[in-house]
Formats: sequence, structure tokens, C-alpha cells
Amino acid sequence: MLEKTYDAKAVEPKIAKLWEDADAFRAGAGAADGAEPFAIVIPPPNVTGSLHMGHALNNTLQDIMVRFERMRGKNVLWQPGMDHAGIATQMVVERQLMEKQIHRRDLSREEFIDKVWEWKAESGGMIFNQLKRLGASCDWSRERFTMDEGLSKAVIEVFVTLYKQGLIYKDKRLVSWDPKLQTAISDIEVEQLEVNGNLWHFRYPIEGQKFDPENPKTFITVATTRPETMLGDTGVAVHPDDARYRHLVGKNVILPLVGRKIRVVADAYSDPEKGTGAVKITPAHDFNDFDVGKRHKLHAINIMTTEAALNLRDNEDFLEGLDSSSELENTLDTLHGQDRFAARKRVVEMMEAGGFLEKVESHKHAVPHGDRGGVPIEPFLTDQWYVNAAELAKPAIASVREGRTNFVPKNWEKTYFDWMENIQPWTISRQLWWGHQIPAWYGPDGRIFVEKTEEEALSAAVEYYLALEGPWKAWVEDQLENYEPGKILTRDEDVLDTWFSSALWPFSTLGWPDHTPELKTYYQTDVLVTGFDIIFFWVARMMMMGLHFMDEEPFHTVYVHALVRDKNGAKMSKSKGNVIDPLDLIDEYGADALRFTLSIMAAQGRDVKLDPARIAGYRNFGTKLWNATRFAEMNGVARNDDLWLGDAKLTINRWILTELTRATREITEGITAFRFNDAAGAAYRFVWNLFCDWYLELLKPVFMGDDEAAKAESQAVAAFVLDEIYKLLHPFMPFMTEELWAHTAGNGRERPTLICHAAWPQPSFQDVEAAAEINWLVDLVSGIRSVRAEMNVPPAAIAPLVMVGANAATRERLVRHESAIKRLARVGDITHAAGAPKGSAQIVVNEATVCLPLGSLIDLKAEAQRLQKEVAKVTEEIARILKKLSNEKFVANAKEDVVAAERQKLTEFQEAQDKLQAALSRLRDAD
RNA sequence: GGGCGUGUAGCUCAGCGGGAGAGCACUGCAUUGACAUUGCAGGGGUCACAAGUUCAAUCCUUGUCACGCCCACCA
Repeated sequence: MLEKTYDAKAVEPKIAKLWEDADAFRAGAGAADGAEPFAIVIPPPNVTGSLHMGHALNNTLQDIMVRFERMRGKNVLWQPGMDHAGIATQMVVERQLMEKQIHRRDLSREEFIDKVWEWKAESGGMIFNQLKRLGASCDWSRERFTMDEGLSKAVIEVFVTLYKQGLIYKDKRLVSWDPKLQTAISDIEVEQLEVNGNLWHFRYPIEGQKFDPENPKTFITVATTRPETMLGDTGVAVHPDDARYRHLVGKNVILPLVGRKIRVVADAYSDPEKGTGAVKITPAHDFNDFDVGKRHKLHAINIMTTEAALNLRDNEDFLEGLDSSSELENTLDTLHGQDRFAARKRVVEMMEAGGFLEKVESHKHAVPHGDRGGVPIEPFLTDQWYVNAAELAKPAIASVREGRTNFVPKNWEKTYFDWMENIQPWTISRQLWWGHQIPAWYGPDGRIFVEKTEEEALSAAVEYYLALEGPWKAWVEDQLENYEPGKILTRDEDVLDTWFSSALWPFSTLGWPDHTPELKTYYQTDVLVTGFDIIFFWVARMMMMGLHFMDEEPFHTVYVHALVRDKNGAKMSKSKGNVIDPLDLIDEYGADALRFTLSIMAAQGRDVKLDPARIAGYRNFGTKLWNATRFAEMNGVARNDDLWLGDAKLTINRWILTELTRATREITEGITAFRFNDAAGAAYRFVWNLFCDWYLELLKPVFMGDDEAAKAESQAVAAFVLDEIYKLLHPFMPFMTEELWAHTAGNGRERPTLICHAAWPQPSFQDVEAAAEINWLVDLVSGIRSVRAEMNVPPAAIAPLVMVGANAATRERLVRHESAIKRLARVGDITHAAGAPKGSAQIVVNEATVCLPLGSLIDLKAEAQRLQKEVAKVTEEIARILKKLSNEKFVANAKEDVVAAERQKLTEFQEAQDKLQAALSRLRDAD
């Protein structure tokens, strides 16, 4: 016998072990040879990660599909794995070292990387155990890590291939530089944050004129939000059509504090409406200025260190062309080595002291911040590696355009196109240690050799240099003979963006570049399930790489689910501290309840704002099913294979089998259409509102009666339906259903398979007559209950039931369901009469009037009011329909079945109105 | 500035060209046999606003208002 409530805490670990011992989720487990494959790759969580609500939703939805397809007999692979998360992981380990007073640079690169691996072995991958607690049915034996040997091999292969195809290249240009992490980052890792800043107006004296703060003709005023960059200014731009400044174009102005002569140029970039209409140009420290500088051949002077401190004193670029002066010396003394924010303050002070500060306005503007480091990024002129994303994007755009890969919901395709069609070169090099080191080696003259291994690079280099005439040939020969050949090349220090390896995930995890059986079977994978926040980071790049290297899209469908947000609609994030821990919810309500809640809330196109009260509600749903099973058990419900369910005779059995067919169809269609909320909702309604509320209640008289054949039939049908319910709910509530499946196997018997390998229901039973009869019964019982409640009839009071105007079919139904009606509606003898007895409450069900002679219990006035309300409601409906039907255009234009349905409704309402009126007048007569 | 989305019951949200729904909350009643994590009954909505299309609009179109997110940019 089951306990009264389901104990998730006890059952979940037990079932998890059952699955593990049975190796139940191994690729292809439970499937027949030659079964159709179905594959999903997990969005690899960060190795530093722990389960958050986004993961919980994401993996619940994947698990629903995976369990569903496994039960449908497919050869299923759910490929798990983790991402090495370059920056995030390096930060974690560095922080840990700092606690021991060790700085990363105190260690060698190799030592540091060893530390990271140590950290991973100890603390990494926590999230897998958490995913198991959620019930995720991944093939855990196939776990992959983006830094493991196989995947690293794929990364190298891809890099070398793309380089040789000219799709990866090295370039010197402005990048978004994170001064805290001291690495370049790609443009999508930059987020714009609103900041309250200032707009400083600076006067730049015009060459050849004596600067006079009182005389605007002697200077030009520029406005800036970043005074500290002025030392790198190499021009001032004005709009070509701006009459105010036209006379200055081509002239020089003198950069204060420094004395550099810089040119005034005419460029349409300058907006006369903004600031003063004249803008200072700092090509090395601003993306727009960089372009302007290029157009006008202005120098780009980098005045900062990698930590974003001013670098002036020994900076040849900066000092070039400057005359030494006391002013310059003062500037160097004051500003050299200053952090950019301290420098800002001092520059402003110095400008003010010199009379060059015209005014300061407060100014709200967006400042780009690194999404990991959290500090403003610095546009920085460096050598970096790039992927020609625009080229790789072309086939990726075409795939979606031509429907080979589809987004669900479809509107995300626009976001995808917008980004892909304006895609920028992808900065892939990172100045970190943790990651895939770029397979590029530099020769003595700086020449680049990109090869899979150092040996190959070396032989390529030797071949190259020995074929060369000139000094390097001799140098290389010398190295080869007398020194260390290994010294000929030095390897690029940089590692690759984490997303570079994630982009290969759908094929690298299957063994590529080797031609493995897994790759052949499971690529192309089926569905990618993800939140929209990583469409750019991940989905787009998988499309590019998958198409380029596999010639086939990595997946045919991208299901983009909602983001789980906090109650203010903000994205949950650690830094905001608004994270709800799904493990807490699992502890409190059980994994099944959390999963069911997430799936029933996962409607397409809307974010999920989680209300814990709902989880409690769906936990109760589990309890309901649990107790239904308990009830069944107490009444001898067990499978009876000798009984052919198609032969079931009892209407209620034929009805519930019909409803089961419908529910199965709804659930199946819901899952296949990614409408998980519809599927979960259909299951919920079937189990609770039909199976428990009506079917089991209607069975009680059968179980308590003495018709053994009816009992046996009902026991068999109930057992069958329960089994189907367990299966239908399994993708949503795997733990409880697996437990119930085992528990209800039958006396001493065992189930032939775990429920996770049981065949998905495919019922076809249908009996519309039975459905109509039970609907009538439900109407009858509900009607009686309703009137009793409104009349305040005590539950204990049993009134006789008198039917007026019942036809033959109804009379038969009343006989068939007599005991159920008596029990559920709490009525006594059922009789027929020509008219309503005095003091009756009356309700209309189909053609008959149902009378409850309540005698002294009835409040005639209240009953009259109740009936009048009913009449009013029906009259209103009739008026509405009549208006419609008397409209010629409606009859002429509306579809035939719509018109027919309205006519049918009209007839029914009119009949009901007649009967209600009759009941009302009888009541008045009696009064 | 561009894009996407959302305004439906007190709350959280489904739905959708043809009789306004769910869960929770609320009100009344019910507790000796599946379940109080329950049952039965009930109250509660100008479906943001306006115009249009249509025989018919909560649903389609346009506009307005409010809110959210993404992208770009602001010297």
C-alpha cells in the first residue's frame, strides 16, 4: 500500500539509482536496431556554473522531448557536456589563488593551467549532479568538455583549416579591450550601460593666434565625455557644411597641455547639432574617431597601457613631433602612469587652470562595459585574430531563409537575420591562459606559421626559410646546426574565445574530425533548445561552423524558450543577486513539481515569471495522482490481459477510454509542436478533472456493488488508463511515474521495462455515444449540486428526485447510472411524474425538468429568484442569437456550419427557456 | 534612433474571427474509508484606449498610451 503522500525526497534518489543501474539513458537505450535517431546536444553549462532557473527550464524542456522520443522508440542521444568558460573560470581560479596571496603571474603558464585543472577536478561540473536531480536523462557516459582532448583536436583542425582558407586572419585594429581582465573581447561581450557623466567643453587655441579665453576667434571649442583621451588627439573634425567653422578647415590648432599641432578636418561624421559641432578626434581610443582618422590620414597615438593608465613618458608615438617644454614636462609629471579616471580629473584641472575649460554640462550617456569584468571597456589598438564572420554567415543565413533550419517561435528569425546580415569580424583571440592556445607560431622575422602541431609548423618554417635568400636563411641554418631547433619559432600566447569551441559542439562532441559512427548516426541533430540570449553567441556560430565543416545544418529546429525572469522582469544574474535556486525548490516541492510547473508555464513567446505558489499547486497535482493510484490499489485495480478493452460494456469505461484517446492526442501534439504548456495542461485536466473527479467517483458504486463482471471490467480499464497516464506524464514527471509504474506492476510481477523505455500510448478507442451519455450525467449531477448549494440544502438531507418530461433514452440512462446519481447528487428515489411536485427546486437538463421536492427546506422566494436569473441568462442568449440570425448578411456570409450551430443553440435555449418559465409559474402557483 | 514583445479576474498567466478561461487568492458549505497537498458550490473581467476591416473583433489592420527586452549611438 502506498503512503498517503508522495515522498519526493525518498523516491527521487532511489529512482535515479534505478536509471543509473539500468544504464537507461545510454545512446539508443531501449530502441530497436535501425530505429530512427533523435539527438539533442545540451547547451554546455560553464564548468564554473551551478544550476539556475534558466538551466532548469532549458533542461526540463529538452528532457521532455528526449524522454518522449525515447518512449516513441527512437534511437535517442542527449549529449551532455560542459564549457571551459575561459574568462569565468580563469577569474574563479585567480580569485582562489589570491586568497593564498598568489598572483597568476607568479606562476608559469603551465603551472597556472595545472591549477585550473586541479580546480576542475575538485569543484568543476557541480552542475551535472544538479541536472541529475532535475531528472535530466542525458547519456552521462558520453560527457564532453570543450577542453578535453577530442574537442581540442577539433578546435585546432577548424582553426588551421579556416586560416588556410583565408577565413581567419590577424589584424591590427581597434578592439574592445577589458582593462580589468586585460584581454580583448568581442563586440557582443560588450554591454552598454547608462551612466551619469559630464560633457566637458575644451578650448583648443588656433595656431598663429594668441590664445585669449575672452576672444572666441582665437580658439575652437570641442566637447568630450572623455577628457583623459585628449592627449591622444590628432585632429578636430567639423562638418563640411558648417559655416561656423569652414574658415578653420585645413588650419591647425594647438593641443593644450601637450603643444601638438593638430589639423582641423571637414568630415560628415561631425554632427553640427551635437556638442559644439566640432569634435576632437582620438583615433587610437574611439571607434568612430578611428574611421575619421583613417579617412584623413591622422596619426593614431596609443596613450594607454593595457591597464588603461596613461602611458606618456617613454611613449615614442606620443612624443614624436613634440617640442620639449616646461608645459610638456609638467604634463608628463602629472599624468604619466595615472589611471584613466584619475587622469580624467587631473586633465580637467589642468585645462581649467590654463583657461581652456569653457564649461561642464552634466550628461547622461551610454558607456560600453565588459560583460564579465564589469568595467568600462577601452577601445584599444592591438593585433588580434579575427574570423571572417560575414563570409561564414552567408550559408547560415540561407539555411534559415530557405527553411532548412527553423526557429520556433518564428519571430526570432528576424533577430537572427538582422544580426547575421550586419555581422562584424569576430575577434577570437583572448589574452588569457585558460583556453585553447592558438596554433600559430612566429618565425624570427615575425612570419606566421599556422599548423596543427609545433612539429608541422617547424618543418613548414624551415622549408620556408631555407628556400629564402637573405639573413634569416643563415640564422635558421645556424639554429639547426648549432643551437636548438625549437628556438626558431615562438608560439602565439593567446587563447581562443570560449565560443569558438562551443560553436563546434554539435559535431565535435560526436567525434569529429574523425568519421565516427556517432557522427554518422546523430548528425544532423534534431532540436536545439536555448534561451534567446545566446542566439548570437552560440546558435549563429554553430550554424556557421556546422555548415562550413559538415555541409549540413547542425539542427533542423531551434526552439527558443522564454527567459526565467525575476518579478521585475529583469534577467536573473548573480551580480544582481536576484537568483532563485531551483535546488531549493526541488528540496521543497520535488523535481517533478518544478518540472511540471516550468513546462505548463513555458508558453511560446513570453517570459516566465515564477510564482512559488504555482509550484505548490502542481506538487498537489502529483499528490492527486498518487492518491488516485492508492484508491485504485484499494479496490483491486490491476491489469487484466485476458480482457479486451475494446469490449468494455460499461458506459463510464467506454467514456474514459474515449477521453484518454483525446488526451493522448493533445499531449502528443503539444510536445511535437513545442507547445509544452498545452501538453501539460491537457494532462492536468484529464487526470484531475476527468479521471479523478468523475471517473473514479463514478466507479465507487461499481466497486461497492455486487456486479462482479462490471467490477472486473472496471478494474481492468482503470488499471489500463492509469498505466497510460503514467506514461503520458512521464516526460513531465519522471520520478513519480517511474515509482508508480514499478509499484503497480501487480502482485509479485515485474514490469517488462522501465517506464522510461515503455511505449508511448497510441490509443484509438472512441465512442461518441458514451461521451454524450456521461456529459449528460455530469450536467445532471452538477445541476443538482448547484441548486442544492444555492438553496443551502444541508449535505445530509436526501431529497427524492422527480423527473418531468424525460424521454425513453433519459429514463434508460437514469436506470443505468442510478446508484452513481444517488451518491454524487445525494438524492433518494428517482421517479417520473407529469408535473413538478409542490415545493420543488427545478432545473432543466436537456429535454427534461429535474425536480427536487425539498418541502420545508426550500426557500420559495430564493428559488424564484434563482429561476429568474436562469431565465434572464437564457433570454439574453436567445436575443443575441436572434439578432444574429435575423441579420441577412450573417446568414448569407457566415459558414454554413456556423449558422447551423447558431440555429441549434437557439432551439436548445428556447426549449430551456420554456421549461424554466414553466417551472417559475408552477412555483408561483404553489405560492 | 531601429527592432521584438507585452497590456485579459485581486495576483501569475493561457486562449482566440462566431457562447470570456486556468492556477493561486477570496467567499460559503463539507471531515469515520484515495486524497484537507481534499471535495462541492460561488463571487469576481468595457479582454489598455481609439479608429478601421468584417455579416461578426478580446482576436485582424492602423494609430495612441503604458511597460519590458534586444541592437545601434549619443563628441
